[in-house]
Amino acid sequence: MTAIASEDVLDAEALRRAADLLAGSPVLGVAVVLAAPHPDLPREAASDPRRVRVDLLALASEQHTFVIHCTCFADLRPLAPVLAGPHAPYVVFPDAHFHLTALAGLGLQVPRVGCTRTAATLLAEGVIGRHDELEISALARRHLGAALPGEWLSGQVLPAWSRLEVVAAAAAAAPALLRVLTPELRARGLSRAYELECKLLPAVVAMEAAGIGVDGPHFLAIADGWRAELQVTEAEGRRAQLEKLISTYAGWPRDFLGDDGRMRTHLHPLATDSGRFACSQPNLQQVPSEHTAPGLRSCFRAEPGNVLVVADYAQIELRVAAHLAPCAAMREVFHAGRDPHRATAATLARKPEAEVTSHERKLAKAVNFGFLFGMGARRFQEYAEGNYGLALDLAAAERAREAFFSTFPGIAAWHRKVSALQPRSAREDLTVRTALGRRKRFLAGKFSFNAALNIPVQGTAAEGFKKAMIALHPALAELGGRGILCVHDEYLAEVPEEHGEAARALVQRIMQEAMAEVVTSVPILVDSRVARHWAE
DNA sequence: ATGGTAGATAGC
DNA sequence: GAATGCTATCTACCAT
Repeated sequence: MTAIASEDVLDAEALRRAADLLAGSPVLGVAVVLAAPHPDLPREAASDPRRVRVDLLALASEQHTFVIHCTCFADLRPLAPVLAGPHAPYVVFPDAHFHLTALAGLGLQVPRVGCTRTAATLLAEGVIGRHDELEISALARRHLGAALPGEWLSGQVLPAWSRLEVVAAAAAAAPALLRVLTPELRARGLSRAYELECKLLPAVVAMEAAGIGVDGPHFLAIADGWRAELQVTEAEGRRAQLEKLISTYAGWPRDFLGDDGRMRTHLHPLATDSGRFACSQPNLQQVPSEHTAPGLRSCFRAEPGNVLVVADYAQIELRVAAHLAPCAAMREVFHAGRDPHRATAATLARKPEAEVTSHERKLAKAVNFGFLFGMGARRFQEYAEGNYGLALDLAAAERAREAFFSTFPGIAAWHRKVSALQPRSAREDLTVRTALGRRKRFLAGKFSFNAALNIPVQGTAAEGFKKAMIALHPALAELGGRGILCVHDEYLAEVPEEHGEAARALVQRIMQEAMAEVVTSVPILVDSRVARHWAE
């Protein structure tokens, strides 16, 4: 493993040295980090050299082929003359992600060397979780030269590729890469999860490209309302909340609203340990709720002539947990169409489910969500207070915990089983898996009981959801519609007004069926509605 | 000034 | 024996 000096300015000479290092050597990757403005670089880069990090990644050293990552340019054309040296071909990926510590994790003692996600290794990593992404990235890297379509290696710097085009190209390359990698993925039990991610990419590309319609003036008016309220508010708690809203959200229309009145985000299907999506710039998965910022979600709306379909899974984590644990009692609740919160409340209050009051049910809801993933009584007190406005003493919290576990003994057994892994975890690595085999590895001494409970459940739910997204992509297109956002267990589509009801039924059915393929022992329910705005 | 991290808080 | 988890983004703070 070799690295070029990290503070080099990217110029023809630096590229030449990189090529020499790569040629016929066991070098896997070379990073060039620009630390000083370069006269040939665009002004936006020169003004912020920190952001100009260009990575070179050897794909197949014998072919002198490498991939260049660049994080900061919306338009890559100004870079073309810099990159068009004698050592082409290059492929340019704007807006790649960096793992500056990744090679260090391999024992490479070179500061500031980056190991990047190429558009294709993007497909591979994450399937197994970030802790061991390098193993699978190296696999993809080894096969990448053979798997990429020929035009990628044409010797041309691809001009001004948008991030979307890059991901789209990765999606196009996915089948070939999948074929090559399948035997090794299968040996690791990862082929189903990997195949899912490959199939998902086109739907993600379309969703990012679509964006979501936003009423900019209304959004800004609401933000002005926050500022006005901050002026006259004394209460420290409310002030802090308003400051958070202003600093995080007020600039969204300016920063992210396109000329066409649509806001586009970056979705990252492979960026989390669990398999859920990450989302950034802006993070549309954390738009404040109606409770926190009334009216804000109403700014997210359908175009004239269209409607939104908004659908979300009902109690998905409880259902997945009932399936995975397994917990017969909880499965029975769902099979009978009963309410799991009412069931817990009945145990807690020692009365029939039919006589449970709304306050008792509210407490039980906190109990079910809180204790499912290993929360303790102490923490539950804060949780119930903070999220549900329920004040209870430690003894009451303990009673609630016992009521939960006696209502769902299968969940208690599941916790005991995972807890039993603890002694081994001090000296050996442990792995937990989702339904499709995606894995999360805990290195020796780094085991987390709670994460070992949570990640397979979260991840399995994410897999069912991703299956639904794959199926919905072509199905909605037949109605002239499209998916526009996904928020963990919630899906937003935009369809022509005349197909609103048909699309609602379609989305609900496909989401239910897709999740049922993964979660086979518990009925799956999706709530859905047709609306002009995101908010209810 | 730049860079890294901790804690709080937005979402699920 | 006890233990929610997964994120992104902002502010504050400390080290260089």
